Amino acid sequence: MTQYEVPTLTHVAKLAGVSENTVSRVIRNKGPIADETRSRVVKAIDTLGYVPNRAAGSLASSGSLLIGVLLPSLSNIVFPEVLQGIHAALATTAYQPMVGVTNYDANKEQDILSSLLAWQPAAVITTGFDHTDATRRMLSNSRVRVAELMDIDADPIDVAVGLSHRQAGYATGRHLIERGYRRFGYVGHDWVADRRARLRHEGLCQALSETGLALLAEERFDGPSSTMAGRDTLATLLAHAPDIDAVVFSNDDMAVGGFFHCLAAGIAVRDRLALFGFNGLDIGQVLPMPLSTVRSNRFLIGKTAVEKLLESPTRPEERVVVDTGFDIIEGETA
Amino acid sequence: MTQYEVPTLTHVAKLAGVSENTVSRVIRNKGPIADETRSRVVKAIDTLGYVPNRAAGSLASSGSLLIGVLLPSLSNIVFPEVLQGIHAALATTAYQPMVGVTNYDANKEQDILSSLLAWQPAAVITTGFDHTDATRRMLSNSRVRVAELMDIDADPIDVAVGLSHRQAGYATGRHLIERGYRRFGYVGHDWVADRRARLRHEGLCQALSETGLALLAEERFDGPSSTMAGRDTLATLLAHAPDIDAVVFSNDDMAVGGFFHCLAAGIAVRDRLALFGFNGLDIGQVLPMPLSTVRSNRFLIGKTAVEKLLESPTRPEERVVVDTGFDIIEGETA
DNA sequence: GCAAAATATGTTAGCGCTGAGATAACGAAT
DNA sequence: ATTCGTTATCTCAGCGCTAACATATTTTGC
Repeated sequence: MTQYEVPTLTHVAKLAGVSENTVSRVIRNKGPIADETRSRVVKAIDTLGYVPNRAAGSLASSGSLLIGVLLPSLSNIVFPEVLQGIHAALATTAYQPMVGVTNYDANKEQDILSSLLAWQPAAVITTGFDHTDATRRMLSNSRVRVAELMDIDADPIDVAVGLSHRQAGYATGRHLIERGYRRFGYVGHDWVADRRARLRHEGLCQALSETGLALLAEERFDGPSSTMAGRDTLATLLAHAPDIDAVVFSNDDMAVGGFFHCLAAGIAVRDRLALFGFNGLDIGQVLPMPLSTVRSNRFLIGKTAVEKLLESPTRPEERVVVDTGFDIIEGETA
Repeated sequence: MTQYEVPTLTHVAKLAGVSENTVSRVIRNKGPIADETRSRVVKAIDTLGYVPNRAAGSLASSGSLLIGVLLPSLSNIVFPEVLQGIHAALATTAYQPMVGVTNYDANKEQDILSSLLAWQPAAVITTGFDHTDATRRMLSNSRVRVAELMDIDADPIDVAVGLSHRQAGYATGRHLIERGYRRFGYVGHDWVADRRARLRHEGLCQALSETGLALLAEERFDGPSSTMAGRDTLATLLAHAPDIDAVVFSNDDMAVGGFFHCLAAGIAVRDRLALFGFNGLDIGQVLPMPLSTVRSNRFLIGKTAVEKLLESPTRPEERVVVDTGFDIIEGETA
């Protein structure tokens, strides 16, 4: 081996004076190996600084230790948190995640998926149920395990892990009604791309209508959710409907923005206007008044998905739905 | 091909009536191909739903279209933002990122790096200069390109992209001095793991001492930075040193927490106590008073790193340092 | 009209590893 | 002594693809 050649199994085998296959078995802890042989091989590996070539391994064994992960975005803190859960669950395994970002675009998801599948991953983790037909077909045809995250309000391809956003919206409505609020407004963001926000909205409306109530005003920002959008959109909403007593936001980012608007405009939060979010982000809980919201266990969703997927290398007969639930965080803003 | 067999180059070649190599050349757009042949091959690919096996490709060509990315954490929004920049720059290429999270642990970084190198990535992007000797050796021995992000206050292995944190700290000090503040406090987080926060602190102290000033009080939270930590730690600082007129925080998360403390405690921000952060996060800019801080272009850092790395497949003779700079954001809190 | 160049395609030998089966060495059971 | 089972190791084909080279086939220049 010259100085600049990368060592391979062959080099290790030669140095240890055994066959390549024996080295391979030592590395993978497979089959019986005499202690003496093992230590000789391990020493050779160390000496050469050998790192196995996984491309070769994956080719030979037709299967890799990769998990494909498709996330809609990284700018919404929610998804990095899911990713953290995924990483945490993978940390004790030999699997590696391979992350793609779709920007909420089903066609881009399809493209990235096909690049991911080219690596023969053991499983694919994706978000929600909005896939193109081609995506669905690719996932069905390849025999990889598939987890669809965040949402459980539809039938999964294989495993779904998340919470019922409709129920979360409903619970929000009930909570506010029980607290005595009656004149409701809604501040949202562009939900063409965000099915889950729409589901929460539906659940909310259902809770209201069951009590003979309805949203008196509604304002949706035409773009992704952000604190700034929440601040400005609440201002617009109040300009149109100054007499509402509670505002439900599409999520915490928007709600925190709403809180800042109230602060700047001198509106007494809760007493004059209740604010309610969704997600239970840290930032909402450190406001001078902790935000009333719904906790969606993002880390748990990521972690659970990995655990479910690794339970079995093949798809079970029955589709699996794991409800990671949600909790109302009472806070002080509603 | 039976129904459940995954199609390979061979299947495509047979169906199109050409050699495997021709199919391969069509896929990779390499070498001359007659239009008629190309369309026949493309049609066969579509018909079969063929997806190339990258493990095989990477093995045969000894080089993959992968970029290894090592980030210290995902809970600090800063790193997802860097990752966004990386993704953005990769979006127009055939490269895929493969992300590992080190939890600010150099040994974990070393482990993950060796798993990453097993995939023969074209390049590795990592954070900062704190690596183990073994990590450094692996990176030097493998001929992959290496980018070290965020920081440019040391000598890189190959490329460094980031900003001078010492200068940023210095600029912070100068700015506050020019604004007339004289009685300085500092609120930080655990910087054993955060070399860059320490460098900013050094720069700040230097600016102060050049003007015959010094930090009158300093309080460091023993843990990672967070809004809550910032709020509580500022409270502690002020209990010890009630007479300071400006506080520099280790970053925006901490500073936003500090702002909330002032809000709750009725302290007049800026007039009674100036607040200054670092990073220029969105959350700081939507506070009722926009946070005075330093913008660190995270997205640009990620994007630039990828661009630099893809300029050439081999390491240039000269180490490259790219300064993505920083700007003072004046804000209203200092 | 013919050599040289340009274009289009085929042939072949691996890349580094793993799986299946073969082989060897040795003790225990018949 | 022979058979059997166990343990430890080896041999070898081949995963799906690409690089290098070989082989047509066409075009171009003179």
